[in-house]
Amino acid sequence: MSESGYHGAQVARIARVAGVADGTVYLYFKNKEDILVSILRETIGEIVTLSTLLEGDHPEPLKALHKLIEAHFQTLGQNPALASVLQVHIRQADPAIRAQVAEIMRPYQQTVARIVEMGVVRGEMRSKLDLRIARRMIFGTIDETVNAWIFTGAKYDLTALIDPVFDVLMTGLTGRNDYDREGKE
Amino acid sequence: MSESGYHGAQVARIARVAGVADGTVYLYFKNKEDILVSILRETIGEIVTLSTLLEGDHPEPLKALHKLIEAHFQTLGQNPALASVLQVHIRQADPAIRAQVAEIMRPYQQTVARIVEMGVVRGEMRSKLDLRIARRMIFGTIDETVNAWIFTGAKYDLTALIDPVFDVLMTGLTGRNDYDREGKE
Amino acid sequence: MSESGYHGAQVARIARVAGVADGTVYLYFKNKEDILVSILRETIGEIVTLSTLLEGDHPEPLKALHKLIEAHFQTLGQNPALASVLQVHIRQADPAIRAQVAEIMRPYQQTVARIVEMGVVRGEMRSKLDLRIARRMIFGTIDETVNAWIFTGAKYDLTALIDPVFDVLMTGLTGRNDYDREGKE
Amino acid sequence: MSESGYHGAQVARIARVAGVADGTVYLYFKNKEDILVSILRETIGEIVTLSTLLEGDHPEPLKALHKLIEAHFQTLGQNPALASVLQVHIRQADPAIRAQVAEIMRPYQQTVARIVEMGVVRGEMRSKLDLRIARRMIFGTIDETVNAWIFTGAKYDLTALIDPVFDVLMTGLTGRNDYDREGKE
DNA sequence: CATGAATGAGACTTCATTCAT
DNA sequence: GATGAATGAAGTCTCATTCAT
Repeated sequence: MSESGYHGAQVARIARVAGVADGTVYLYFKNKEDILVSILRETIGEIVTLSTLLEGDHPEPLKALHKLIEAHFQTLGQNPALASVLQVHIRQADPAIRAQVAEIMRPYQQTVARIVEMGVVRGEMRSKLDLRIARRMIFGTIDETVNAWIFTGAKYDLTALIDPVFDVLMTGLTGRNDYDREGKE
Repeated sequence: MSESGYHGAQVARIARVAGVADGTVYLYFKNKEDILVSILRETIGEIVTLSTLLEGDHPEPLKALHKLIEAHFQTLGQNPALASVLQVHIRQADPAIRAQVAEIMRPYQQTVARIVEMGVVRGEMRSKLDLRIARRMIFGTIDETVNAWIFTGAKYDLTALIDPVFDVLMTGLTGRNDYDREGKE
Repeated sequence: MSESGYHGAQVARIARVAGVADGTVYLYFKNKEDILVSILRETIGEIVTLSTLLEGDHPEPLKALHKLIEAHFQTLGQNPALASVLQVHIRQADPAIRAQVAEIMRPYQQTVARIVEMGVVRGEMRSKLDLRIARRMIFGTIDETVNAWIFTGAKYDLTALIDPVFDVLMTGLTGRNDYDREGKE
Repeated sequence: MSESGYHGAQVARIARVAGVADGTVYLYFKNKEDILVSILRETIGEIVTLSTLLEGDHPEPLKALHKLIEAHFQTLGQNPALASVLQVHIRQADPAIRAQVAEIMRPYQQTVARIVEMGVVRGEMRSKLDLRIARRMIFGTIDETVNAWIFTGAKYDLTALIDPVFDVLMTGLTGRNDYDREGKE
């Protein structure tokens, strides 16, 4: 059920999109907060898992970053309704939800943090990099890219932006613009 | 009125913070959407104007970028309640608002676009830069930085992040990490 | 089924306690009202029958009153869940139920009425007794005693109150406080 | 507002009877529980206060009992809608309300307890009286009398039952049936 | 101009009831 | 006969908006 996506945050609309009656939603979720939070948790989990799978067991920071972007854009790119929920509806004022969002995002943020830390340790990223800022650049850029995609109607292929986004982030992180990713794939 | 800030998006609270009665708000604004949109417009206008003032009449792309970040963080940094409205409450599901947001953001986005275009033309930024992606990296990084600041309680000085954010963006845009901004100020 | 008691008036819980599925309940009862009304009817019937059995065929008004209290407190005292349904859930605002309750209570009220009338005729109760009021004192005192028992958690033995309640009622009805019940049992 | 009475426990009906819109109710009460509890508290307070006023400063237990019944029946007798709320709607299954009812009834129950204790101490009531049971007989009889009045449509004058109810209670409490109340008034 | 009490549409949620299996 | 997932009517409550003062 939660995969089918929603293009509205009202329970009635969620139920309608899912093709069930209003009350049916409450057989599977405790309340509205639970619905949104479940969707977020599931999607973030999927992105993190997928990025790890793609990455394999030879972790290279830049490759891992590329895989994360890939996983993120692929997961949301094939489901605009889901993306809409994550980008728009979950970011509402309800403090009860907002409090949980940070916690749910932690695996994602940890993945990002690990990438950056590893990159600095290995010397692949600039040593004077502020880790906090780096994390925010990565998530902010990815998030804003998805945002823009959603608000223009999700008309183009989001995965086409994987490489350009990776490129600009990599450059910001490494200070080099000559990373030859192609040779490694 | 709209400068006084809000830490909630309910009209009653807006009125209370502004020190007027609920009904009085409707003498100045058409409806709630109008309030939020006005705040956004005013704030964005302020940021753009301030960044232009700071920039002066000798436009240099990187300097302009720094001024934009400065203007953005200074404007929101001294008014967390206002920032909260922009980051949280304005991003609601109401499609009527969302439609206007893009238009209001245009001056800001144009400023960003001008900076990037100028930077590429002048050779200060990488020629293979995707302009669209660059714009999203800039706004996304700045926005996410403000977001994180708000959600951790706006406890630290946002303006302290001007230089680190500029640094990471500049590197991503130029491919160089040796920009000596200090020598010019 | 209806003997197994309930500590909630929701049909789902009734079904769970009875060990059947929700829908099964509707094979035996027309609707929820029917369930509650059936429980009431059965329980009242049981109390009246039991009090008659205890009383035997030599009806003496005071003894009959004692037997009624005995039957009432014994029936409910061993099944707090059932008592809870009768004292709490059946007294809901639904006028459709309320209308039936009076009718179902009639055998009980008739028993009470018969006791009082017989008592007056036989000269064992005060002649100036208002029959209506006497009936209400009897039922009201018994009912309130069960009520208090339920709302304090049904922690003590309800049947221990048979004699004290009988004592106070008998005194109110006879004007004498020297009825030596013990000698007759 | 809370004096106007209600003949239904739905907030919408309460609002309708009070002649206001649904939302208006919430300007004066926190929630539905608050409405019912407020009515109960106010009415119980009124009965207790009125009975004290009637009683004057020369407390005599039996006279005090008569005044309590008088206050109770007068208060409810002139407002059947209010009585209906107290007798029917407040006794619903909602445990949150039920928990508060006992506390709100305390002043009333304390008044009753004081009367009985004083009566026993003064020797006007039977020494072997079980105080707990006596309290329940008093409240139970009064309550059931009001109940019966409500469920038969509140068609007769409730205050006409003050003396008969007092008579039966007094007899039950004193063991005498010759109390000459008239000589004292 | 300003007020703020009142409004009422609409949101979330519960639960008695149904019906395909 | 039995099931229990699904239903959807109806209830409580919020809050943007109005208008008599």
